[in-house]
Amino acid sequence: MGSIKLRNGRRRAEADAALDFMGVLWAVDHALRSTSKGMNTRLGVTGPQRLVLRIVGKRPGISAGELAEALHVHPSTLTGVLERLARRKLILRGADPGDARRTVLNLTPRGRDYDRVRAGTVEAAVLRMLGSQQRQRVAVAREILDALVRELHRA
Amino acid sequence: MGSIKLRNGRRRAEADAALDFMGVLWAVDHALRSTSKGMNTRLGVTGPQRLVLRIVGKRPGISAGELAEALHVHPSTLTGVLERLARRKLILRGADPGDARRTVLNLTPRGRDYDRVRAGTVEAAVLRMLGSQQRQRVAVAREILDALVRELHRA
DNA sequence: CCCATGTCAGTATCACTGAAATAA
DNA sequence: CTTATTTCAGTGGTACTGACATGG
Repeated sequence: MGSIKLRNGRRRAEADAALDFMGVLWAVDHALRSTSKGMNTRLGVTGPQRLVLRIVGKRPGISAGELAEALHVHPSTLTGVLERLARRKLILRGADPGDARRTVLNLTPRGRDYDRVRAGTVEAAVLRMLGSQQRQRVAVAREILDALVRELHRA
Repeated sequence: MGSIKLRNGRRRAEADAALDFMGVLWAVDHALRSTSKGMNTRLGVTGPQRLVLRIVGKRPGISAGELAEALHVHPSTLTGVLERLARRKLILRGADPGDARRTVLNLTPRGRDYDRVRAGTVEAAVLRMLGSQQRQRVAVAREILDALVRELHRA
């Protein structure tokens, strides 16, 4: 009896810890989304869009498929994102000379303006957070999040 | 000159660390969304919807506004979520006897079926992650994420 | 009359599935 | 002909702003 009670109590404590952690996760999710929306209003690009500009800035000529893989999204998802960026003349979509199926991506001069840290972006907030926290602690958080992603993918 | 070079090198290292951490954040975001989508297909509720069921299960009779606050979302966002849950007969929306402006929420018997851990949910993945990590490390991750949310809200 | 609560209308991004077009 | 790459069409969930109805 006592051991059953203990086990049940422990299980409930674990469940509470899980719900608690989920609350933090959704808080991060919402804060990211909210910041992204504000970025779109103030800067003209969302968080994911800006991350695309950052990656294309680091790897000019990257193909759409490679970019989709780097972002962990389906290629068809990227199509819409790229369309919005192209409409705002921030990226150029060209054909790969060696393989005409591929689309290669490059920043326009206007797009390069976004390829640096700017106030009000997710990146600016992350930089402030990094500046206020010990490196070792950030590394731990990173490992925990990596473990979570692995478990989410397993299911 | 030397110091300028050093400062620039350091700044770039910090920028790389920020982009690196952002990659993890978006990976978590995508994994959450992807799991949520899969839950909707297999279980009939999304991640946020199930979290609503969990919270209403813990606090029967909670008002829509209180719930919106707990979830960090705008009341108008919750309207749609609640509408989908009510359409599937998982929650009941009633009028508060003491204040007819308020909507009070309760689970239906079917809704209660979702108010426990189920395979394939975000919660199940979080539980597995928690089981494989030391408590202290999880606490550190939680603090780092809290700090990030604060910085995101500041901007 | 003024404030609070919640819903509604409209808009936008993201993300997928499945099919199609084009090229290797 | 088969495979790879990307786009297109359609669908659905989330989330906001701003307006509105209703009640305190």
